[in-house]
Amino acid sequence: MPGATVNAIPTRARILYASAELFRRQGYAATGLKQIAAESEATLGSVYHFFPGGKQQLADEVLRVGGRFFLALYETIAAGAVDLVSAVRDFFDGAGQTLLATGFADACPIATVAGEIASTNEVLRAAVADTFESWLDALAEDAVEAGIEADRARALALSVLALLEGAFLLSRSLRSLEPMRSCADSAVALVSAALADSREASRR
Amino acid sequence: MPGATVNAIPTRARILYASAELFRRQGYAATGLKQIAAESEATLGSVYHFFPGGKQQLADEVLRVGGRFFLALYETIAAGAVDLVSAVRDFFDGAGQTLLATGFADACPIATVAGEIASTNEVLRAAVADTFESWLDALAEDAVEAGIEADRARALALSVLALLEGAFLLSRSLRSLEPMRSCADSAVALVSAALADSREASRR
DNA sequence: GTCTATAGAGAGATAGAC
DNA sequence: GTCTATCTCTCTATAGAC
Repeated sequence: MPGATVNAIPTRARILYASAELFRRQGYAATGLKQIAAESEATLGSVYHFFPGGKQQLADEVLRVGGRFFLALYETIAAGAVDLVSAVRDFFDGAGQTLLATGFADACPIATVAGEIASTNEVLRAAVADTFESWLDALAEDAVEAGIEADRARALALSVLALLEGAFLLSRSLRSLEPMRSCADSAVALVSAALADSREASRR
Repeated sequence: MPGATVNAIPTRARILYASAELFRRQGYAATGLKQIAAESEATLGSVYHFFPGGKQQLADEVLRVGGRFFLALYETIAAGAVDLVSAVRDFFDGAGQTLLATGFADACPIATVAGEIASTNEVLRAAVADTFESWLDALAEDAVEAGIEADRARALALSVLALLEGAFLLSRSLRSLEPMRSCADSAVALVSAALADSREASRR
């Protein structure tokens, strides 16, 4: 392929990446398609070429792709951890490091948009709900594998994810890692308590 | 005062109230001043008459006033509860009831805006941070009065508030009270554990 | 696939009559 | 204090040349 620029990032991917960054930082309504085009070094025409459904289609895809990426990040960290407690601890630690490295800008890939559109855009709310459920399934599955009963595992997953989302919002708002650190401790405590209960139950 | 309409709600208050409702449901960027004027049955001129600083000044005031109202709600509930565990339980229950009664629209009065502007509007971020801190102070103060040591009380307050904020986001997104219920249980568990630890420490 | 130009609607903000 | 008219800007979306 003479003259071809090898490994150049395709336009569609650049648009998705830039959109993901802008949506998570500024939200859906505050981010314009022109800003996305500029940030991704594409033209408005290209944005509509790849996403004929306009802003909503673009956001739908950003939420789902970003959600899968975040899930993969959790699974990678969990695979490298010795147990569920370490996995949760490591994930919260990584979230805190990312917050610090980005000036408290990059937190959850979907939370900012989720809050905005939950009551006003059913298409995007469904994308958010599907994504949250996929995370909850992964967390609960790991909890079940660690010996926690299924209902308890689901409740635990909900609380751990809520702690993470709440910590993201508080740490971004207060510009401090203190909320993330306290919530990491609490998430670890909840997981530990659930594990202790399951061990006690199996002893009977 | 012949002919005076007694107890008519003043225009300024109507604007604040309508803004609070729209901002918390749709966010800052998605809510227009014309929509606020229409919803509050005022004119655009009146909005700028009372809030010459425009949209940002209006939002700043909405965040602070809404935050004080939410704090007062907590304090009322806490005053009527027999202990800290009941206070937390009752507050989460009330939050769930409001979510259900409003079709999962009315959650935290500041969270939606907080997520949007944390990285882009320093004035509003400061209003959000001040408000969160006032809630954390109230919660931690009650924890200290219940016998929990100050540092632990602060960490507990951060986790309980994060659980509440995370539960709001998840319940709105999934359109289910399940996250709110699980997070209520976890918040109660965290408070109970802190109280048990403080009793054990004072016994030594 | 990429790019420019532009339509049409709506935004925030202002001026000035009443 | 209230209201209308309007300025200017930006938004989403589309059309069509290349």
